[in-house]
Amino acid sequence: MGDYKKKISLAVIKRLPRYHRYLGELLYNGIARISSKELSEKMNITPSQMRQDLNNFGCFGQQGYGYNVEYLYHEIGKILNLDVQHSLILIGVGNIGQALMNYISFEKRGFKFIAAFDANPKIVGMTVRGIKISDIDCLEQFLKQNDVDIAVLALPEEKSYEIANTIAKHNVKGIWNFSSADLVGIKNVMVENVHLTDSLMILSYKIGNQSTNKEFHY
Amino acid sequence: MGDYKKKISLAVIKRLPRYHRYLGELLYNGIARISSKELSEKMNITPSQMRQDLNNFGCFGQQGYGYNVEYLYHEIGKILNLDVQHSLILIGVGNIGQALMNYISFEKRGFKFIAAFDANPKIVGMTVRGIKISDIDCLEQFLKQNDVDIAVLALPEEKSYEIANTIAKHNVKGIWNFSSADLVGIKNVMVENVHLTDSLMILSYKIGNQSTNKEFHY
DNA sequence: TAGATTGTTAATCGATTAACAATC
DNA sequence: TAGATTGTTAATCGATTAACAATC
Repeated sequence: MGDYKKKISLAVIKRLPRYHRYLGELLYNGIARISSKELSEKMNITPSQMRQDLNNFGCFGQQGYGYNVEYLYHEIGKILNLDVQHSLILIGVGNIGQALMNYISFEKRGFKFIAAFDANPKIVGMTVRGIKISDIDCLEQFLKQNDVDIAVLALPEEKSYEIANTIAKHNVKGIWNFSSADLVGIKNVMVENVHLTDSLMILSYKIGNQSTNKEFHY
Repeated sequence: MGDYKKKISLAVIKRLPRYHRYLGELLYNGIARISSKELSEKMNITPSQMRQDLNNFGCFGQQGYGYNVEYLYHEIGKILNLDVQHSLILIGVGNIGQALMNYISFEKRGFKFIAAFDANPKIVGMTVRGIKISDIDCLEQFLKQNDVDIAVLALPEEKSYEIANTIAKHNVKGIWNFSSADLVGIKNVMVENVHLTDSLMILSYKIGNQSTNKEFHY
């Protein structure tokens, strides 16, 4: 009662980072205000969609003026929880895993790796960006003693469900999953899948049907 | 006339790799047949959706029986053009780029890197998985002399549009884009964006709204 | 044959777009 | 003030789900 929150559709949520990116660009270029008409043209969407999307979360504009770029940028940032720090652990320190650890722009945005785990004895003990890789057997112990917001899974499909279930037993809030497992049915943890092979297959479809499929790629 | 092809929605296309993955798993486990009811339960979708999706492309099932796993797997593979080889080049040999080159399962599926380019003189000349990194200045020459199906862009946003436009002038069919630029308006080339930062932000949103957002993550 | 399950049409639901009164 | 542009309601469009005749 009173506490009712309108359900926001996933379609809307998926567009938020994109608004944030375009606004960041405008901000960087010193542009102070923008109308839904202008921004939506740049983004190749309709002004209606942009205004509808934003009005799910509040009234950020002003009639006759448009939107203040800096204000809207920060408001969307807050909606996306970018105003808080997130602690990350990596599980599976292969090529992709190491690349993610080394990707500095995550840290700039407040996503900070605090530990990494692997099963391979050749990898355990290595140091990547100042973090010493631990044995996967130490994972549960670590989860008990530390606050972990997000576990990044970059390991073979076979191991993913087992590890995901271990993680779900502790207080981890989200799994950023790069394995090809879908992690359907993992409870108490939010899952975001990055299926690179799926993405490549979608491109493969598109290039094979190029003449009949000229639509925008979102 | 007669040549009319029904427009397939992007929503459907995006689900195809997932069907393919689940069927591959069944095939691997020696399961010969499956009904839309069974498979859709595993995948957490409705049987109607699965049948509707497939019937965009043909009639692959049999009343009273269901679908032959191996047959359907291969048919979806063909729809996704997985029955042909694709030549790839990498542009931007940083952490992510190298990880992609080293990711063997792409090659297993017929996606083969044939060259890689970078602007950094420290990286040019290095060898990754048997491929010697070339200077970015040699890119256009290379495109003229070789058939490239897909260019994988893993470079800073600032350079992306310029490189994408260069690519678009030649006969490259698709761009698999890991830069944070959207590549809106690049002509004659299909674009598939992998925005890792966007994906992480979506997870950040989800974990901040966990109690009100328990839906499935597709 | 009887039971199962498809392919497909029709109904529903949700998301996008259009329109416009409110107002800066 | 007049012009611009929002927030929001209504209309449209498309995607998902339900239902069922066809048929293996």
